[in-house]
Amino acid sequence: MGAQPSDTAPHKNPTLADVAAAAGVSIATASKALSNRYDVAETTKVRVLEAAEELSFSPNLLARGLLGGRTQSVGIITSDLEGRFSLPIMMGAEGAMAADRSTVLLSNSRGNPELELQHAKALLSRRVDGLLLVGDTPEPRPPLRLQTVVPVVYVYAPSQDPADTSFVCDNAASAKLATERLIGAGRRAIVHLGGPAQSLAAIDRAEGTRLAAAAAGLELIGGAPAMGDWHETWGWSSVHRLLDEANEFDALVCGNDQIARGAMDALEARGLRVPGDVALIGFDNWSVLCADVRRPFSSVDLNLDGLGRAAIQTLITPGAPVAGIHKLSGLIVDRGSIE
Amino acid sequence: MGAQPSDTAPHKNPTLADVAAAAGVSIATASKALSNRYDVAETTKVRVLEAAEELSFSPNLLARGLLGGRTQSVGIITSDLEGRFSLPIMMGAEGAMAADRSTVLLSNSRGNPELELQHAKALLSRRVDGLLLVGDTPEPRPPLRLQTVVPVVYVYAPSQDPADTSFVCDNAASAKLATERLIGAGRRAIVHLGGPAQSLAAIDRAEGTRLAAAAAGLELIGGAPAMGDWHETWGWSSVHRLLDEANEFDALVCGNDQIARGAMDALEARGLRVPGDVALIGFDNWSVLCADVRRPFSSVDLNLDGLGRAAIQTLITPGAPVAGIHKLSGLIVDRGSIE
DNA sequence: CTGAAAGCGCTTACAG
DNA sequence: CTGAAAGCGCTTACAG
Repeated sequence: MGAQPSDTAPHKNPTLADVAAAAGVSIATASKALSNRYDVAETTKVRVLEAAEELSFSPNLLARGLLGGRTQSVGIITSDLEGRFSLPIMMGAEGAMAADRSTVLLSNSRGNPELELQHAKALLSRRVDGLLLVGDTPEPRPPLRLQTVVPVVYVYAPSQDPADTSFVCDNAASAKLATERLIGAGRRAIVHLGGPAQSLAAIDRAEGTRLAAAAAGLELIGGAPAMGDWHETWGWSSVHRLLDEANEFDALVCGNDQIARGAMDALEARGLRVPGDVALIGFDNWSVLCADVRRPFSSVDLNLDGLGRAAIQTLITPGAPVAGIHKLSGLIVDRGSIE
Repeated sequence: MGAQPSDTAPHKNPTLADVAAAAGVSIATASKALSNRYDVAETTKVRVLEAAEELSFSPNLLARGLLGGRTQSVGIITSDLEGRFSLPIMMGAEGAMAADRSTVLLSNSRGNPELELQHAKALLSRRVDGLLLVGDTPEPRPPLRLQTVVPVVYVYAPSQDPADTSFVCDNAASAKLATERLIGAGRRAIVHLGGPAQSLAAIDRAEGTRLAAAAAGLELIGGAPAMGDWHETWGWSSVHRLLDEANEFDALVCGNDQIARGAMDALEARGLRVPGDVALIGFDNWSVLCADVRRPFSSVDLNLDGLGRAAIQTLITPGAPVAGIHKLSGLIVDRGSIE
């Protein structure tokens, strides 16, 4: 009795003081033994470690964070309800963080700038070391209207302010890559079935296709990319139209996998073989459409996971992030629909 | 000079002391004015509020959390890489949290129990008020091997320990609902195209279908649910087989939307109309398969968002959560493929 | 190698 | 209505 370790109250986390008492050392020494960054006698260190283990000691990171240093956490605000694009980005980011023993604080702004601002403030109140703003379209967005002492990085949707740091997909370069691949496989009569003419992603992908064709001295069938919408039906009806109008074509670059899927179905319905008669490539590499299906097809993977990782790297690396828009190119996942 | 508000260092968050100094009051009074929970003179309150606004004061929640109360945050550990099921659950959870001015700390265990444990400890070190463990299959899982002072709730994959609290989808009840709907629409010759015979989700969905049919005095075509896998090809080939073997059927209950999609395609290929000749319903309500397509079809929505909300409610409600497995039923989203 | 003390930024009894 | 003081759980110079 007397100098005994105090009985910890039933539902309370043990503190460093409890560990120190159990090990018969001062709090300072216990702290040093645990941190492994100061000279502590080996036997003392062992005693402290055992005591900590015994008590299931879990250091209070709030206290540590309060000491002024970094909290080893970043806040991610996603604007995407569907998660179609943001999920892989988030997972990449989380993976990069976890490898660093850091944590992600997640919020969903639901595309609402007011809510985004509110969440940003809340995350900053928790003293995150940085903020990742994940958009759901490639259109540049207004910057966060908030002074922050920690860095902010925009992902997928870049900030309109060139002084900010943004990471985005290079849709044009990726489409070029896909088209070059088709041309490399001997295709000459290429059609681009694009998304909506107002969508920047659709425009960039169409332009990338056109540029790659032009570089090979080719003009797209129809004279220009055919812009429509993002749905299967557009791919389906476009192929029927092309065939009905007796267009000759041997390759289809589709603006996304849904269009590609519609096109695949139409080609099958008309008795054409892929890639025998027509080569085809989609965009987004969404497995439910291009991999996990009756007739898999090749697709451009935008490497969203890598985008998230890259953004986090930049965010948690000490020093101000490099300003400007960083574009990351995708890569082709081949499933035999090209050649 | 002298009693002037100190010039805040360039890259540092203002503290309550800064606000108090700017407003010419003590820290205690500034705190009370901001918290709005104590008697403070109206004019004083206004001065403090203005000072806080002026300095863009953002209270340090780490400090507040350190005072021993709750941190207004929960940790979510998801085991699902794909996010197919966990994303809607997470979004539901996040929504329920945000409405409460709380924050989500997110980790991904990638289905690895060791990593899960590690992440749980890390989150607990950040003193979250509770832990949500989101699985990716309905199979019961071993409980987290960790003593926690805060509540733990399992979602989607229940804990094997009945003393734990779990929230899961009621696959059987949902399949019953779907089948009853078909029967209500006058269908009598029902086929169930199920997932893998080893999958609990597939088994429950099949059993729910069988029970609903039996309750109406019907036996499933083929005598029992047909179990296969989760892919389109299985739906596609099953329908061809049924027709080749001259089975008579007027309704298809599919174990998921991919099977349903394959079945839809086969029915079309064989010249049958939906729902004219055959009614069809899928499972999961995955819009890329059942809504956003050439021929939309009805599907069971498992209300994963609601599952996430319910779990969070339980988690953040003071008092120990009710032990046991709470089952939530889905609902039918009709797109005209039933009648 | 060890420990007493100050301090991170707040909140909350407790006096006045 | 206001403020001085203690304290939440840690870390880090600073003495010894």
